[in-house]
Amino acid sequence: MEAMLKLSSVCSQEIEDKVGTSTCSEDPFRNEKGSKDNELKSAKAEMTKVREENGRLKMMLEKAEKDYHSLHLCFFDILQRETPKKDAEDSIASPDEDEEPKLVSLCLGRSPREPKKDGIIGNSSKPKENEDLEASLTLALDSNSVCSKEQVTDMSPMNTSEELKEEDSTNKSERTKDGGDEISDMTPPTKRARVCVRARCDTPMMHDGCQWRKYGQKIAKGNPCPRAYYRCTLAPACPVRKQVQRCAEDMSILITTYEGTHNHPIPASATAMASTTSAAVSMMLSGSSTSHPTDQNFASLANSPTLFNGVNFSPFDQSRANQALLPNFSSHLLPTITLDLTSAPSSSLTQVNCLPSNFASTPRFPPLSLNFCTPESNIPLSFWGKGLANNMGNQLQEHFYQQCFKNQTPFREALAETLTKAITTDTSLRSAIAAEVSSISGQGSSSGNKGDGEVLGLGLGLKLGEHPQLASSNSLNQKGKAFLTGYFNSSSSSPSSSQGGNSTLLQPQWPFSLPKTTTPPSNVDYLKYWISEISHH
DNA sequence: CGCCTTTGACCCGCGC
DNA sequence: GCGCGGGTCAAAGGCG
Repeated sequence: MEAMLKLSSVCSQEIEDKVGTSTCSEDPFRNEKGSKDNELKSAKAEMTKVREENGRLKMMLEKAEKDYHSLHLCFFDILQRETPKKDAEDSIASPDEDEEPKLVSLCLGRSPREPKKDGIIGNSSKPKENEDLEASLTLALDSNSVCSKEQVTDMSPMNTSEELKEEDSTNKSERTKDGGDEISDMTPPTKRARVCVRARCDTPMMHDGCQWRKYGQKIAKGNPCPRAYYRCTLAPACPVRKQVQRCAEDMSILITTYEGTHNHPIPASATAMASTTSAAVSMMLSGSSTSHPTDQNFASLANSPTLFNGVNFSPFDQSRANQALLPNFSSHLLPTITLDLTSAPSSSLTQVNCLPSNFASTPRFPPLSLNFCTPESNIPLSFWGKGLANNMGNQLQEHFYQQCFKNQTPFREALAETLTKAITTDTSLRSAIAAEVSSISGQGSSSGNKGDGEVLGLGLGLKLGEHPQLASSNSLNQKGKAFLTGYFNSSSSSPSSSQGGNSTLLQPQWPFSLPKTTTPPSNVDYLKYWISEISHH
C-alpha cells in the first residue's frame, strides 16, 4: 500500500509537473490553444482522479493501521475473556494449582552453530571483550503493556509482594532485614511468569538494559557451567531476578531466565523486548490458564492461526523433552514456554524445544516453545532446509536482530520482514516454498490440520512489495501452479491486486470471501494467499 | 567508602 | 526420615 501511495504520489507529481509546464509555458500558437486546453482539462481531471485515489489509499492505510492496533489491543482482551472460563473449570478440578507459577522462556541467537559437546567455558571468567555484542541484544520484562487482567491484578508491576512463593520467603528475610519496607503481603501468591532468553553470546552476561547484582552462584547438576543468580538493582525493592547459565550442549548459548516483574520504570534500552516477553507471558497465562494445561491444550494453542502469528508454538513433545538438552534451572513447579531465537541449524527444533527432564516428568506443565528465531528455525525443517543456506540464515538473522533491537520493530513485523527478505533473496527458498505449498495442496483439505501445523509460523503478513516473483517460472512446480491457479481462480476477485503489493499486511485482508460457517483461514490458507500475492506480481 | 563478587553455609521442596 | 538439588543468605574480600 505504501508503494501504491508512492506510485500515486509520483503519478500525481508527474501530472502536476505536466500541467505546470503546460500552464507556465507560453504557447505561441493560438490555433493549438484549444487542443492544449483539452489536454489541460484531461490532465487536471486525471490529477484529480489520482488525488482521490491517493486519498482513498491513504484512508485505507490509516484504517488498516487502526484496525491492526485495535486488533492488537483486543487480542489480549479476548484472551482475558477466555481465561476466566478455563480458570473456573480448572479451579473446580484443581483449585490449588492456580497459584502455580509459570515459566516462559525466550531464546535469542546470533549465528547458527552445531552444538558443541563436552566443552567447558567458564562464563564468569570471560573477559568483557564483546560489549558490542552485548549491546546488540537487549531484553527486559515489562508486563505492563500486555498483561491480561489476571496479570494486571496479580502481577501488577507495583505489586511488589509479587507472586512468588520462593520470593515470599526471600521477601520476608528482606523485609526483616530492611526493617519492613513497603513490600506488602496483601495479595496472595499467584501466577508467576518467567521469561527465559537463550542467546548466542560470548560475554558472561547479556546486556539487557537493567542493572543487576549477583547474589549467588551454583553448579547445577548436569551442567558444568555455573549458574549465576542476579537481582535487579534499579530499584531497591525490585523483585525481579534472573539466572544466567551457559547451555551445556552449546556453550555459545547463554540462557538467561527472568523472574518477576519490575516495580519501577525500566530504561528505554531495556524495553526492546518488553512487548515480546510480556506477550509471551500473557499468552502463557491466558492461553494456558488451566494452570496445568494438557498437551492437547498447548497443541491447540500452538495451532491457533490467530494467536501469535508467526510464532512457532511447538507442542510439547515428551520424547524431545526427555533429551533434556536445556539446563534445568527452573523450578519444576513451573510450566515452560520456550521462545527460541537461537538460530541453531538443522537440529534446532529438536534442540531448542527440548526442555529439562523434570518437565518431562511433570506433564502437568508441558513446556511450550515460542520460536522467535530466524525463519529457518521457525519453519519446519523439511521446509526451510530445502532452500535456506546457512550463510543466508546468518544474514537474515542479522536483519532480524536489526529490526528487533536496533529499530525496535515488533517481533512479528520483524519476522515478517525477515521472512520476506528470505524469500525475495533466495530463489531456492522460493522453490522450496512452492514445493511445500504443492505438497500441502496435495494433501487436500481433509488433512488441513496437519498442514496447518507444518506451516505454523507462516500465518503472518509479509511485506510483499519489493520481492520478485516467487511463483514465476521455475519456482512453482506444475502441481503447485495448478493448485494455486485453481485455488484463486475459483475464489472471488482478489482485492490484493487492486490494493497493490507494497503493503505491510500484518493481518492480511483475506482476498476471497469465506463462508460464514467455516473456520478462520488457516496458516496454510495464509501461505497460499501469500504465494498467490507474490505470483500476482 | 560503597558497591559488587565470591563462596560456603543454610533452607526448603521433592523423591525415594 | 533421609538424601539430593535448587535457591538464597551473608560474611569476606576486591575494586574503583
